[in-house]
Amino acid sequence: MESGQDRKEDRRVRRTKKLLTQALMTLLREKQANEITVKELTDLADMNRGTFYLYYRDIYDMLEKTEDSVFEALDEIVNLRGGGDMAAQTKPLLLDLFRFIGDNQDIFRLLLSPTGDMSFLHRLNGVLREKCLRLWPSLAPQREETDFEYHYSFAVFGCAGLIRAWVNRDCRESAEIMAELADAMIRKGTLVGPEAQQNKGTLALHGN
Amino acid sequence: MESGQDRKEDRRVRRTKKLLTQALMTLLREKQANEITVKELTDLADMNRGTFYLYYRDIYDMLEKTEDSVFEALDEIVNLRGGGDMAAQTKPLLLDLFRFIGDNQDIFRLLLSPTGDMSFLHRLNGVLREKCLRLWPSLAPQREETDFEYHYSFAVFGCAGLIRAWVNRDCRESAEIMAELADAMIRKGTLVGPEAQQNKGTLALHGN
DNA sequence: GAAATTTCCGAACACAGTGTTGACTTTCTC
DNA sequence: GAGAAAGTCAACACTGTGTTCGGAAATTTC
Repeated sequence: MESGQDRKEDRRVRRTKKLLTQALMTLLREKQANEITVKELTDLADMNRGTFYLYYRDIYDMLEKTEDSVFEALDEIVNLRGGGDMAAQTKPLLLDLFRFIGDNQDIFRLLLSPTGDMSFLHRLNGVLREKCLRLWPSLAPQREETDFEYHYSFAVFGCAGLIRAWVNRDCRESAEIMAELADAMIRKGTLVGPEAQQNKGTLALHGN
Repeated sequence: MESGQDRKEDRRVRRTKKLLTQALMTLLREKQANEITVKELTDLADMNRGTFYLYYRDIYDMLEKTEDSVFEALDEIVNLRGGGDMAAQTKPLLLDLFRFIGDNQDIFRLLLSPTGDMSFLHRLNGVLREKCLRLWPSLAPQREETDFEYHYSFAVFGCAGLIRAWVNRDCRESAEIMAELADAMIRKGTLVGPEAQQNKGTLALHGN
């Protein structure tokens, strides 16, 4: 988060952007993005309407730029961990991710809500894609490529669903538990508990 | 699909709604819903602008009503199969679902695209939720309720991701294969192949 | 197939929000 | 403190909205 690039922005600019962002978040809790007008946004932020256009083209442009800052931070987290073998990398990465999400749960709750943004999901997909491409083949090298696409899509969207459920419960569980849970479901399926779980039950089922 | 309820709608009404729907689908391929105006929609459908307001409040209302027809059909599919034991129900249900999605891939491709509709995902979630509530506890009865919420969210969103990947590849694989794949990933995790898969690989990994 | 009904059209309306401008005042940086 | 940058205020033309007519055209009903 934070306005990633220029820390030496004019104080007024920082103030203006901050007020606008706060106002946007407030409005997004009440209504969808398409119902929000520049006028009511600047009214709420108590500033001149023209000031908005100094930094954003329209409401959607602003929303996108706000998402940008999320992805800058996400990129850092994902690409930070370079060393270690692949299998050992997955869980720490998941832990970092869930910690970050917990710290920014407001934004994630908004963007994953029914009035949220589908392109956000797709950007999330994109960020994790490259990482998974490096991580997974070593775990299941026999996999064909198109097959990989499906498994990967299932896992990433599944994590998005998990994150959504988590922030909708105000992140009551710890990031550690969630990382464990995600890891377990990716590896052993959604019918398996977070840990200390013998593979009973599942064995009796797959009837082919 | 089809205008589910009244088959005895005036022919002109059917024609108008159909033209509007076609125009909407065309425009959604080019741009997001928020960029579409009633004016350009009716221009494209070559009809009077006022006619639009006879049936829809605005673009979003129209999109919602279009989704309604999808969910009517989905509801039928999901609630049709009542008999049989739970474990045996899952796979036939998945097969029905994937067949239906394949037959209506255009709509699914649009609604799951980056410019798609997050509320669509949430409605999908809602439809499958009740079903899973009945299906899963018998498979893993030891599960706590909040735990169930997480597993369920992961699975449904995962399936959405799978569907998205499938329709983006123009449904090249058969519905049967996809149903198998979904079933396998729900039960055995995303690292496992569609079938005839021994549980190798995964065993060496979960290091706790 | 004529009459009654319903739908659609074309045009007009007031209205709200957009995006941009220019002169000004305030605030910040160096 | 001087100069630069940012924000204010009022005004502008413009686009699209949502609703309203009377009349034309299509459809259903008898």
